[in-house]
Amino acid sequence: MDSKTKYHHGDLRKALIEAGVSLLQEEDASELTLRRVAREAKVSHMAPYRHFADKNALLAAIAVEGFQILGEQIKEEIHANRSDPRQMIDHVCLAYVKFGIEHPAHLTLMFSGLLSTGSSDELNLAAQKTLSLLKQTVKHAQKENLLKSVDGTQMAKSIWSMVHGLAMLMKEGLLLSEDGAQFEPIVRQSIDHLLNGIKS
Amino acid sequence: MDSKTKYHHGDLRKALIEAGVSLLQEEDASELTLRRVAREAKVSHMAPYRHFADKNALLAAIAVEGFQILGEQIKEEIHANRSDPRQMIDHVCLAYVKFGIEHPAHLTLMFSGLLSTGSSDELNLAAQKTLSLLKQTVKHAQKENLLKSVDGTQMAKSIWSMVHGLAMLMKEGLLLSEDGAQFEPIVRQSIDHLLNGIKS
DNA sequence: ACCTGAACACCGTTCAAGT
DNA sequence: ACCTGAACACCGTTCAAGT
Repeated sequence: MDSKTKYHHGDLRKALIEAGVSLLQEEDASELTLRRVAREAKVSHMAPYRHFADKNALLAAIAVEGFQILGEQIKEEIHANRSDPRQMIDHVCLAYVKFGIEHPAHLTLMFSGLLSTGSSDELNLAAQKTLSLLKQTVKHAQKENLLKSVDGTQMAKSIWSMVHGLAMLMKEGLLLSEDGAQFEPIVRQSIDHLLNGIKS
Repeated sequence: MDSKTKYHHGDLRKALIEAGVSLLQEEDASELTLRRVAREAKVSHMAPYRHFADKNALLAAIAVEGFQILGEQIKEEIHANRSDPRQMIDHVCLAYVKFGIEHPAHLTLMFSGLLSTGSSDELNLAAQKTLSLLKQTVKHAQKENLLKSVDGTQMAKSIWSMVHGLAMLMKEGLLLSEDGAQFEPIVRQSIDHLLNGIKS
């Protein structure tokens, strides 16, 4: 249809990202191979280089997509819970953990060192944008007098660390000892502990 | 000297683990190659197979070493703070985060999916042993009436998630915005928030 | 412009030998 | 027992062509 479809694809870039994610869902990250991604997208093993500088650039693109997806989910919860700052915090945190469970490959890539080594400005920007939504949530709760009015930055770091730890450990299946266990109660209780304290 | 040193090494297994860790300190995990490890240990590229079934087994051995080191550090803090359960929690958590900062390669490997995929019984056992020390710390604090007496398992999960998130994000350099920033105050404050609450 | 195929240096792993 | 070297199928990446 499209004149861009003269060759195999209209949007090979997107197809390659999807193929990469699809491979990561089935196998270990060490199994993800640029050549296999190309095969999965029915394209020669050199075609990806038209869209990505190297293998790392493809991985970074997947990570960027992850931050975008996570950002969307968080935004939804922010808007859906404007009236209740406590519920807003709960649902934003639940969305973060849920994202990790539903997109483990993305989460792994998002925090696998590609960030700190600063391989891509686009990745750093995407990360920063998404994480600022967490800060925004904390600020909103402070404005509504839900949280103590001191040290908002530190509070955001504590909440982020808590929810990030929950997401990482959940993703690895290390927090759900029983088989039918759900993640929501553990997350809710952890947030509750963080807000109300667990000291006697 | 030793009759075992007839060939190149008295303890090639240990030398290979050290070589692997050394490579991981300098470069990305994707750069770690069984052949390079062998080269680093001044040994042919096939020698490692006498000690490890495959590349994954070497990585698992490094992860096991990580759990052992972390376990030692936590044990030290448990014993050094027997008299004050609150200080015990603080110092155990600080030790966890400090471990991640000092041994980022180990931490990455320890929670990189080798666990849940259950590649090695030895690894699972090492992880379980180390993590039981965290539970032990929480139980001790409960016995001393520092923590609420309900739901000790959930409390342990919350504390573990918090400290694990701190360690992972610290390791990635995502929590220390300023250059000269120290990790201790952030960890102490986060633990304080978790114990005392951050609700107004 | 976008895709392909041959080529190069490298990898993990197997196999058959060497001491 | 422990180590080595050749060999195989695979990788990431470069280069020179094809349409």
